[in-house]
Amino acid sequence: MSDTANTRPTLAAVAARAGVSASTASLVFSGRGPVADATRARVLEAAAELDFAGPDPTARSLRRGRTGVIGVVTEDSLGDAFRDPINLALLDGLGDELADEGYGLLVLPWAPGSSVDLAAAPMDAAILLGCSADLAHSVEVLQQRRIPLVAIEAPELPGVVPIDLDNAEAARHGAELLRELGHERVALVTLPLDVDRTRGALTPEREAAATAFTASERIRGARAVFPDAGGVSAGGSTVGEGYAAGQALLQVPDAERPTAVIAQSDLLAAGVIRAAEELGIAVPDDLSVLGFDGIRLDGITSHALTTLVQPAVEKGRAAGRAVRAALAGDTPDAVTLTSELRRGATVAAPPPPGGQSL
Amino acid sequence: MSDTANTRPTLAAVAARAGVSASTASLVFSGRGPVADATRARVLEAAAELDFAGPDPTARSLRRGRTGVIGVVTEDSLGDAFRDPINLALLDGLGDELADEGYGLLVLPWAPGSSVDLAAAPMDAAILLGCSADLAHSVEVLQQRRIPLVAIEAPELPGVVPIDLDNAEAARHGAELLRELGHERVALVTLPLDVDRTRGALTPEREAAATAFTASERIRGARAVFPDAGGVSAGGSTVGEGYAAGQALLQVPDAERPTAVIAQSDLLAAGVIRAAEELGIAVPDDLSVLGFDGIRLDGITSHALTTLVQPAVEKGRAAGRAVRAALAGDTPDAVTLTSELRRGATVAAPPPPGGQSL
DNA sequence: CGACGGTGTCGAATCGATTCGATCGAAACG
DNA sequence: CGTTTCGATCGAATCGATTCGACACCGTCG
Repeated sequence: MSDTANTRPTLAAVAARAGVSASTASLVFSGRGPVADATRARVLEAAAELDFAGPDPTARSLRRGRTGVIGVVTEDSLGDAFRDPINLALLDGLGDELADEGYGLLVLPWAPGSSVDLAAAPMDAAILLGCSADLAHSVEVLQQRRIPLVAIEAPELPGVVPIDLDNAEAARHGAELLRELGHERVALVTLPLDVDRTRGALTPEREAAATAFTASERIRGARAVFPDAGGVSAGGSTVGEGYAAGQALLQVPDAERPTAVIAQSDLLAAGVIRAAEELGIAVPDDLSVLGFDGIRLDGITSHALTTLVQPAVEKGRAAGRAVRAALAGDTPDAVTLTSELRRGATVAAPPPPGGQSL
Repeated sequence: MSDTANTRPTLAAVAARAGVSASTASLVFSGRGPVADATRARVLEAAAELDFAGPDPTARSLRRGRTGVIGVVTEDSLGDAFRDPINLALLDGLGDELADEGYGLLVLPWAPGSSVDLAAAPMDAAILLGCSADLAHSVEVLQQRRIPLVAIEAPELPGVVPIDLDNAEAARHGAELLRELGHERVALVTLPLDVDRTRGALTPEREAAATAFTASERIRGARAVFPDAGGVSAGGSTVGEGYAAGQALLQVPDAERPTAVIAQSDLLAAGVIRAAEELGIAVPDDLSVLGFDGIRLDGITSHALTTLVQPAVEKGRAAGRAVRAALAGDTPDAVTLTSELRRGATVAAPPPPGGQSL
């Protein structure tokens, strides 16, 4: 065995061993051209003898101009990005449309100053996920690459296909339900306002400085109905954060306490409910809680949450389809998906003024 | 502008415009060789004028022999793989070691018959995650590629660097605690036994056919103490599955009901606890529940779970380090991490025989 | 029997960079 | 002033495939 040590065999080596030209060997592996059965067999046999795994992906990509990789750019850490059930559902949808077509998903946690180089990552297209206003930064370098860009719930940007949700409209719809029931003191529990994810009371300054698109839109929708609603921003979309927010909002004199909370995610809503229960505040009799997302809450809360159900899986599918269309040379349409109010059992009329529950 | 339509400019074009050779332009972008400041400026200016994003990743990869991409192969669907908090923690650890070094993570949901082609995905190394015995399949094709392979909690395979957890030992340790407290009727709630994830009672046949390594190891550890322990296998590591398993195990005549449940994950344990509470079975007085993982359960259960805490983030870091070492030409050592028993408040002595709780 | 169509194979060009060794001019040195 | 040295630049080879057009061969049809 004077064979080259443990280095990967090349297609050329296989071809040589099979006694054919490299072009023919290539035909065998790509299945594009007509190859005589005998020849094919000989090539495959040579490949097996050399333990050849198939053409080098990098070389193939260079020549073909396609890598088979779709980038998923997120501004969160790897773990955080997937800690949100909505993103997981989205991933499921993406998988339906992309992984099943043989595409791989390259996850790129990008933050200003991160060492991830969006210019150097091999990919055929990119999906911008959970992105904030800093998006513009990353979009610039990605656009230079002339690859299709799809953004999930992001501010409009030229050349980027938006996959949107009717965040403001849905939030307004939910808020209207509360107003119709008679609520007046309503508090918001929002998603993080920016990449810092600092938890804290909503102030005009903080809201103005917010870079998170989804949170801002949902605030906007709620304020269309309750212009003066205050609240707190959470540090993430988790039950724990909702619980903390709930405590902050509910541990106040009864007269000041909101009669309804509009949470910007179901997990936050579940946390608020838990906080309420611990404080002896009955849901929905003393406090109405409205969620957003429509995820399954098995085992997290036994309440049937009233919430705005968003088509999260479909969002992923739409993004996947948009990517595929763009890659096929078409110009994908912008998509706006709509959320639907689901009446659960956590929203009711406010308690009579001055009245005590029980 | 007779410039080429909208096609990506090449390094050669930039070089030509700057009046230098391609090699020099390359030096500018890679920063490897000495370049006069004036020249560098000229090249960068030319690049800006052409809206050049930097050297083509594919071509660079081909020449350099590195893609900057690490594959993460899982046998679950995209969403499912990340629905497990343990995997998320692992991802955090991986991110620490890899994303921070500029590597991207290419997620490849691979199942027999899937359209994802492990032979064609561009990557420098692969991490096998949550893999079963079907692993051998994927390992074969990956090994032909001569790339470093790291497997998380998988059966030993030649040429694959194992990052392991003391699953059996830890489970045994937990079981011993229960025995010391006097438990005799103990039931298991296991992770899925195979890729089918069918929920159902444990039978010798099903256990023998199990392909999931982690589940099998933890069963083995528990059986070392309670050789006859029965139980059910869950369809996933979720509260909902635990709840279902709990109902199956606890809705039986008191005399047959187990006094302790060994759950193979904290989420399963939380589900079991919820089922117990609904049935009026007090934890830990009537039923002890032992978990595994040591994840945060804020908002999922208010019990302080007694559990085996595994260093999940460290697992990811170890995997990341192993990959980096292998890529640097070293031979990474196998790693076995150890779990630690955390005494919470969900395990106690069994109720006196025949006794009724309050 | 010659033109034709189809199949199977091959050679050469190409994808877009990186890198090694050579070259050249200028500064430093004896 | 000749030589050495170093910094800057360039040419050419290379990475490993894919693809296009050319070509040879064979059977068929007119």
